[in-house]
Amino acid sequence: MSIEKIIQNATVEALKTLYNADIDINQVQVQNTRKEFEGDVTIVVFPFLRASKKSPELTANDLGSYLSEKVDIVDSFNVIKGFLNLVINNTYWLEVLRDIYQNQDFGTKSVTEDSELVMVEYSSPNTNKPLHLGHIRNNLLGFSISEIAKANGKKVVKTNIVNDRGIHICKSMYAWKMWGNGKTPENSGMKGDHLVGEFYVEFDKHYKAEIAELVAGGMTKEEAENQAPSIIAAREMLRKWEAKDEETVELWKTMNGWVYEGFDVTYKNLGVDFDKIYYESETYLVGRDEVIRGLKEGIFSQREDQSVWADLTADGLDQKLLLRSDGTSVYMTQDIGTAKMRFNDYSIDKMVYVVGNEQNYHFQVLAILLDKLGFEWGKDLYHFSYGMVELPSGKMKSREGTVVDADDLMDGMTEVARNMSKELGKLESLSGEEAEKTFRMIALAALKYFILKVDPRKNMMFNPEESIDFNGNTGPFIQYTYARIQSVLRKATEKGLAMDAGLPVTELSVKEKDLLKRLSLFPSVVQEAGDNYSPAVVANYCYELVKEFNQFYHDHSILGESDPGTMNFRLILASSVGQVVQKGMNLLGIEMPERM
RNA sequence: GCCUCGGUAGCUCAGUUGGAUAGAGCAACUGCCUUCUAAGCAGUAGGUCAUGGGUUCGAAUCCCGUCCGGGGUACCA
Repeated sequence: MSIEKIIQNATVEALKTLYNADIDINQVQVQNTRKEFEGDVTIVVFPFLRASKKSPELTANDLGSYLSEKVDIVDSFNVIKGFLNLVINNTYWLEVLRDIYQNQDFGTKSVTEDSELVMVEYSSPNTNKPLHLGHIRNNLLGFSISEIAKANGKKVVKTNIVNDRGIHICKSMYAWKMWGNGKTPENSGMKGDHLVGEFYVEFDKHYKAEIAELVAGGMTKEEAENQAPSIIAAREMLRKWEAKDEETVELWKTMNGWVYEGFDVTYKNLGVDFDKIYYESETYLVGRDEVIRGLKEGIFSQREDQSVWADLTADGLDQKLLLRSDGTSVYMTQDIGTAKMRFNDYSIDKMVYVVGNEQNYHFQVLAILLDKLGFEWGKDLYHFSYGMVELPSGKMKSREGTVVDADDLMDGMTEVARNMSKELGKLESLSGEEAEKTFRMIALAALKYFILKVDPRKNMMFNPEESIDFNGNTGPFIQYTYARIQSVLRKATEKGLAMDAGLPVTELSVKEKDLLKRLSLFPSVVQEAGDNYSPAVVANYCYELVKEFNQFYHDHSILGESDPGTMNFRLILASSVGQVVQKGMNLLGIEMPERM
């Protein structure tokens, strides 16, 4: 039982005995005592004044006396204004440490047969351009909330829905056909996704020029946008693709193949993976069938031009298009089909979509549509809506080349990590290969931590010049602390020191106790992160934990300690911090180096 | 217009179901390596929590108004 629960229960009992009052357990606010006061946990007594009919001070004294007498982990208490500070005895804290040290699963729940199955959709790229910083946030969040869900005892299926069809792909295809001169990843040495993305930009360049020319010739902008030769050709390609024209399908397969090879490299470097991948080229027809079924059943309606619509005015929303007048499907149609296939494939208890907040409306509508179509899970879908990544120059736009490319960013940060390591004279004992692996690990930690430490719901600013930091509240700082701990533990092993989990009760210094208290919070952090879908909670906890450790490390010698019992305690404390930090950072997809 | 999310130190961000004197990092300045890794530790300085009201023992947090900003409101995704 957590300390909070112990104190809450005892307080409810105390109020009953002292004042014959029935107080709900949730009324008992137990918080960590602020550093400037003596004590470990604090009870706010204001909510009990009605029951006690006494001043805050007297009420707190009554309660404090009762608790220190009846609850064996409570040693003493003090009262400041309406706050009752309780001092918890060392026996309890050492018991906690013993548990952390010995229990490999400390803080996490294991998955069982009847665990809830959560499917997490994330990444969801288009196959016409490489991944950029915005996708990185998506991928990191998706991966991390999946890991956090697992730590909370859920079965997790990570899934990716690849948008591999549509007009945007045809634009790249058409541009390659026209101006590609047979360029391939092999003959150009270019990464496949970057190559295809180049032609997407190329298309836009020609398209814009054509529009300008047509407008100069007297056309309105709208007319020009619809009649430019490039766009007409791209549309024709899409039509051919849907008609399964052999040559078009062949080109589509080839170019998508290049993109997938490129994506695989990026995903691997980023350290994310998927259990099941869906392709929109396979799901959109399922969606179309569902919409047609809905039309037959009178859930949707058809207009004179043959387009199909859902009327959501009763739900306070608008009319929503589901099939175009030419019978082709839209984004919403595909998502209906994808959802249906997923629920056929798995017995999903919870469906989570990791998609940017620009699509809040889309998912609100999707939930209602799935519900109307009779899928009982529809309205329970969870849209994990995260904020945009902004640059100092504003929004990122692929077509205009104002994006921070994912591969470039990772490479660039690795370069910075390498230079900094060399400057500091670190890792000189490692082989080139091992050192290179560590540079990459550090760079990725910097990037991932920077992104995951902020509240996912909020927009965030990324300044390529300034955001690459390795000191202070950063991933590398946490890694550094971990490496320090491992270094101490290695030296302890070399000296033949065995760690004894017996832990006889000793005096604890302020720093030792603060660190131990922080460690004990890990399980509630994991749970809170799971409940709120927030990797940021874990990130901030890890930072506070290692910050606390560094203070302890600075003030106390571990291996230089003369008292064997104290040294043993400190070794176990350090080792436990290492374990918890590693576990926490792994929930963020961040690896810990043994040396750095 | 309507819907929606946000505004905390010069910058980037924390701040639990309302609790004590609002916290970190970066940037600036100052100390600490003969000692387990100085990618560290300690200190100085930096705030009208956008703004005006309200609710109460208590508001950055809850409610209403105003200002500013993001996103959405497509036969784009």
